[in-house]
Amino acid sequence: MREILGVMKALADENRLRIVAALHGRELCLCQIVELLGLANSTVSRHMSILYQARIVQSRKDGRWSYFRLAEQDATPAALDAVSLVLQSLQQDGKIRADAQRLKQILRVDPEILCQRRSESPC
Amino acid sequence: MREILGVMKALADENRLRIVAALHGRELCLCQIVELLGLANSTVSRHMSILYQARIVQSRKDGRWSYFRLAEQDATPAALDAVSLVLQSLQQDGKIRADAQRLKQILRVDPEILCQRRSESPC
DNA sequence: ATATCATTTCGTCATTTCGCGAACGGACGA
DNA sequence: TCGTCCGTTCGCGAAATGACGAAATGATAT
Repeated sequence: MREILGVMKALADENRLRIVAALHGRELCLCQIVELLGLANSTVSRHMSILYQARIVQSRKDGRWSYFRLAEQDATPAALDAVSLVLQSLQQDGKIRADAQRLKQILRVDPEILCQRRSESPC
Repeated sequence: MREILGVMKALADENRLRIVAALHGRELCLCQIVELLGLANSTVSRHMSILYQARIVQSRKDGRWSYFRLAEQDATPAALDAVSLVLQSLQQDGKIRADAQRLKQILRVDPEILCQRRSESPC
């Protein structure tokens, strides 16, 4: 019960669904997700923690950066099924499509520069 | 987005998961669910409304009684998949097993008597 | 060693959600 | 018609959730 409930709660938030969709087939660092969603980095960090505790994402640290990706071998079956269901449902969603476009732009920028730019010019 | 988000939110509550599990392969009236969960009928009615709006359950009125069952032809694919995922995950859950046992007792009682008993003796 | 940078944690606030009882509405039966 | 009954809706208080900024943490570079 606790397991499936945690998974469902983790996926019962619009911003976390956007994060899951953005991580589909990709690995992103926190500042990239922050840039995509336009939320405070503390907020995004909290979202990632919730997704992590539900075994939906894995994290990896490289120096100062934390990279996140969808869990695969480490995920529970419930989490895997829920994620693929979500991904399928969001395939044609407008907001998710817009995120994908915007993500292309973000990925063109070196993360190093991306993070610094954030503190300089709060677009 | 709205659709899948509604489904996930509807299933991100322990009592609603218990309701979904109880409705597996069965049709129940509100007072039976009230008896099973031990919550106020207004609260259960609210839960059913949330599940209904997410297209997870269907409802049917027969006289004074409202009967609920898991949606099938009327459900969206996302809702169907989510429900089967939840049912599978809860198959071996202790609390759900206990509910199933208790439900057997409840189903032995005529609903007519069950509802009346509620107002007489608040166990 | 110190400064800087990306991330996490903490404290706080606004909003949402969940629970209940009371009031309301529709349906049955006397 | 009137009372009773099941269910829904409304209004409220308590608890959970999501957002932010500030402070703390951990790692890198000067």
